[in-house]
Amino acid sequence: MADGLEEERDDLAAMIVPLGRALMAAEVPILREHGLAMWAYGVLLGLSEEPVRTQSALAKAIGADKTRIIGVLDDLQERGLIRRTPDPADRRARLLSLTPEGRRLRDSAQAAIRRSEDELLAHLPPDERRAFVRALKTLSVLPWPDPAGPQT
Amino acid sequence: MADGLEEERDDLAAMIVPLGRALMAAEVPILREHGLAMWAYGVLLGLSEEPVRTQSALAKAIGADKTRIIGVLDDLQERGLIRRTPDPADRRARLLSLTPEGRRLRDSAQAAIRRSEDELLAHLPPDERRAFVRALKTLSVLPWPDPAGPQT
DNA sequence: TATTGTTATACTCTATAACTATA
DNA sequence: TATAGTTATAGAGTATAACAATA
Repeated sequence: MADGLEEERDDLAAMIVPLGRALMAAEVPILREHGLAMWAYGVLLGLSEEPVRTQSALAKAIGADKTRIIGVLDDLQERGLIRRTPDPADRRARLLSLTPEGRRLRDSAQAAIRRSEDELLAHLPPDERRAFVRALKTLSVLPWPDPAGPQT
Repeated sequence: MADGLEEERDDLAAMIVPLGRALMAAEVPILREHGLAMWAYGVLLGLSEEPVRTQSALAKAIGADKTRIIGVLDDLQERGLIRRTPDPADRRARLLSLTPEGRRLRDSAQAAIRRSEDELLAHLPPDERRAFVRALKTLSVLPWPDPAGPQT
């Protein structure tokens, strides 16, 4: 990459994937303390952004199959953390939204996770830490080719 | 983290895990051109470091179950990419090593993957790119708590 | 008794197919 | 005809159990 001598390193994926797994594994016990499983947390995060979404839109947004999250939604609704409102404009669809309790739980869980992440990031010098997070933000929003191929 | 105002961002895991998935997905077609599946490539990488390893040591090193890689090893051996030498010091164990062809294939596949990764990293300004890779190296080597809990 | 390599089995997760009701 | 939500089924991937050989 015309970058002069580059230090030797493992493949990017070989470093990032295990790191991601470890990060997820570290979230599990934190989420469990909040009574949340990973997908449930993902749903709460996915519902943070307005406007409200339908179930399939949410599924696509959080990278899940639409059938995958149904049980999760059932449970969250039963616990009063989300609402499923019939869409007056399309009687097939159900609009999802967080209840105040859902919002509180999401905030509380996310705060705990952030604290745990900060411990991890503390291993990096401050400027490197900022660059790392900035780079992550940039790379995570890149348009990746759809694994399933362009929609027919 | 005594860091002044920090910009808003998604959870680390929420950025890193999809990035890792995308990186892996990008590797698949490259590896297939080399006649390799993901685990096969992982095995070749895991055998890069001397001294030679036993099957269970390799499995642990690359984060696989020892039963998981047996079929992979069978195939790689049949194709002349690795050797399974009986350990003279322990007749239960089989020492693994790359053949010259295995080494060549690994190098060729890895070079192609690096080129693809460089395209990705080109989205980052040079100094940020260097900091990102350096941070990744640091974080990926941290001692994470064993998901299975400390060995009994 | 523990460990290496192996096979067969069970389990977990996810995607696919099929259905109803709407559009 | 196509889509939203749902259920039931099938598939992929992985781990667990059990075994023979050796330590």
